[in-house]
Amino acid sequence: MKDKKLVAVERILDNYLEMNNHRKTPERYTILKAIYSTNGHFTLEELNEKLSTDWNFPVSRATLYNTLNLFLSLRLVARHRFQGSTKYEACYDNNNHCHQICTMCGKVVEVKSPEIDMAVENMHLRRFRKDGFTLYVYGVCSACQTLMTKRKKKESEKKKSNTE
Amino acid sequence: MKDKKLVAVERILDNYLEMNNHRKTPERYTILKAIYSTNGHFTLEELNEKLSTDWNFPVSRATLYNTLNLFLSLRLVARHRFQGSTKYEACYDNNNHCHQICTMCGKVVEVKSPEIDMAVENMHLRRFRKDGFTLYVYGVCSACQTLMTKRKKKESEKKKSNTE
DNA sequence: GTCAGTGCAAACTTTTTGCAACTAC
DNA sequence: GTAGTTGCAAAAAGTTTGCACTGAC
Repeated sequence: MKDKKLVAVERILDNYLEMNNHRKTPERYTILKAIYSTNGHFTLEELNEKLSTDWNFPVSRATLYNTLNLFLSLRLVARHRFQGSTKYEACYDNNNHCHQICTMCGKVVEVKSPEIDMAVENMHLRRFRKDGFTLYVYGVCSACQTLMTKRKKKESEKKKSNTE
Repeated sequence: MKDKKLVAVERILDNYLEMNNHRKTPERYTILKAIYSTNGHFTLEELNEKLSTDWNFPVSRATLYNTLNLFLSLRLVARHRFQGSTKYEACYDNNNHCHQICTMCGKVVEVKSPEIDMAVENMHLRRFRKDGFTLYVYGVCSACQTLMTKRKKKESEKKKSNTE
């Protein structure tokens, strides 16, 4: 399964590099492999780490940025600029991303929603060819909700004792 | 119309500052006023500029960052981390944002879509209180589409003459 | 052999932090 | 007066750029 996907994205990369007379460097293919053997989000730093330790293939930061930007334009990876940190993820076969983000603790959860996929699909944009989308739903997760109610309770008790 | 909105957001700020024993500094209110007299997206830099020239009220960058983060958590402004630059916008009364982004030229257009609003409204997220959302639809704008077709045409002609 | 691509370091941009001075309460 | 805020400068984090060297073609 996974191999099939890797083969497919490698073919896309092959094709692009050949078409544009760019070089098939080991860096590009190793980075692509490393990305597609990762599940979920990762930071540039984490990818760098992984390449060094797991793949025994250290590359420079500049190369990582270059290569990620290349993959970004080929839509082989997606980039999300979250609060404080930029994260990437493999996104071949899946250009649609829904995330729920807790505005209290910053926790990010990826969710699937065929309804949203459909709604964006049907969304009418004038003179614009849609390729994919990212949806961020902001709110408060259950953990933070309980935390908030607890804190409020404490505060009101404190206020009560102050006025007594 | 606009005054009404400003009054409303000032009340939210008032309330928050009083509740949490934070100071009602001129900076905070002037920055809020400046933001709510701006239409559409703006960068921190632009806001800084505006405060200095239009409002004759220069503040330090650190204060701007602090204040914007405060407003962010109060949901009085929204932040978008676009390719290369971070943009803010006033968002009281409107926590839902849809943007179409051209992946070729980076052009960003804000769009309204009651259908999407509805779809996200109806989206079921387990144990999560939704407060608002941001949707980014990626694709290619008409200008870039025509540019691409022109370029492809040129390339194929070039290839043709090469093989001749 | 050539030139795109890489590594490295430096530059640059953006954001955060530490601290003294200030001021709203 | 006190503690939250600001301004300034320095630091930290994130990203881009210039240049010499390397290696894919």
